[in-house]
Amino acid sequence: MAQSASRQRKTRANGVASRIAILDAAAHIAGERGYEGTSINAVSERSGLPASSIYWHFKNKDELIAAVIDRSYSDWIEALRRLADQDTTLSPVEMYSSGMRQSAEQLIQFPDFLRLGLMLTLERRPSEPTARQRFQATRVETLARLRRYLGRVFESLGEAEIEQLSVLTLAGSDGLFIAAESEGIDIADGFETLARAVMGAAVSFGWVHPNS
Amino acid sequence: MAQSASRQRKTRANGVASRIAILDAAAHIAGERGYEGTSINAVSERSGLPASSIYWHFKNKDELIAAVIDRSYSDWIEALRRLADQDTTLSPVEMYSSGMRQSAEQLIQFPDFLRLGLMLTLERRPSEPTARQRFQATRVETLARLRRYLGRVFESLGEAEIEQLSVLTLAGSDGLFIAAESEGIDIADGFETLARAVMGAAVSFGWVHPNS
DNA sequence: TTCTTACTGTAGTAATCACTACGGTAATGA
DNA sequence: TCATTACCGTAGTGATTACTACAGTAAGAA
Repeated sequence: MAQSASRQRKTRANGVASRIAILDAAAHIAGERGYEGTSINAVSERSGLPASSIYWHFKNKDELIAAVIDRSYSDWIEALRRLADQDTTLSPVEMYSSGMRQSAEQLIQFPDFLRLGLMLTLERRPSEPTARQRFQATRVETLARLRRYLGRVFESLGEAEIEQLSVLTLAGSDGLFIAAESEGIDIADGFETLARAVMGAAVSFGWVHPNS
Repeated sequence: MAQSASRQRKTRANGVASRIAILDAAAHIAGERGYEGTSINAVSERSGLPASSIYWHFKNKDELIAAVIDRSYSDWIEALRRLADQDTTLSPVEMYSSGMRQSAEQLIQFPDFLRLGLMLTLERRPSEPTARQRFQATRVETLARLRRYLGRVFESLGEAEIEQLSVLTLAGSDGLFIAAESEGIDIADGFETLARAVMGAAVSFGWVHPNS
């Protein structure tokens, strides 16, 4: 039919640009309206390309949204990595605070990814979209990342406590994002309190803060 | 046209039952598929009533979903109130812990309300649905409720700190709900850690735990 | 030049969407 | 008994949905 992206042949410049334009349009619309709310027609109009082009680049709507998730996540990870490379001289606790602050800023700048992801997570449709599975995969990875991170910060704690703190950090981050979207709270303040709360929980788990 | 629910006349028994059946069906479907995903046809099939009946009871889809939010919220509040009436002999801190546990149980038993509400919150459509505004109103009320509650538990803290803790509690609750839906974490454990974390943050704000 | 591949444009498909026009029916108040 | 009201059933409306068939065009390979 119309598959096989690029075999040996050199890619056409126009084609690559079109693919990006389609993904940009789809990411923006899906980030605002969710899976069902993203119509091919709307993506077509926003990208300036006909529906047939969208279906040439992507098998169907399901794979289009999945591709949006994939690209957004890799962009996200790369941005975080760039930020992390900057400060290597910090102590674990300082790293934790600055890491939280950076995540908050990241969320403010690119809200579409998490918004779409959370919408996909909440929806329960009979045939689960590929995009939802992809986002779930990014969550598992993020949680693993957090466990490693918190394991280094709260060295004396056991695995179960680290797990609890990781889950709470991710949950708090999601919740604060939603609060910022709806109640318009200051997300930077929220993340600061979250960091303080997680540290407080760690202390009550038996962790001793290095500065005391 | 077809408005004016009940003027002076006695309500017809069948009509009341139908209205409930429609709301039940709509609540279930909207709780799983969101605003766009809830089709009148699906509500019609699930409730066993034709579309014309739905449009007799509700002006349009927008008001139907709004009515779903209204009813779910009042059910929610009533259930919470019934629980709160049971234990009046507890200390504020005990009340807080037990309140958190009860909220967690409430979320497990009736997940449709919060799931729909969060989906509505995240969505950004050109013409904001009435249901979204209604849910936002419940959020404002919940936050006020939390402020009063935490103000009593952490008596020595100032308004700004209480505000931060309230926002964090709500955000943590939302986030844990999402985590339970997607990663399948134990929500009771999560709420216990959340309570511990909020108390930890309160301590770091200068609050002194009564049991120490 | 000619053939192949990569992509775009036009014009459709059947299905589903929210919503309505309207007649039928049964219970109620007078 | 009779008109009124409350609600249900049938059968549609035009718009929008995801998706496709297919011809056209332009670039690179031979």
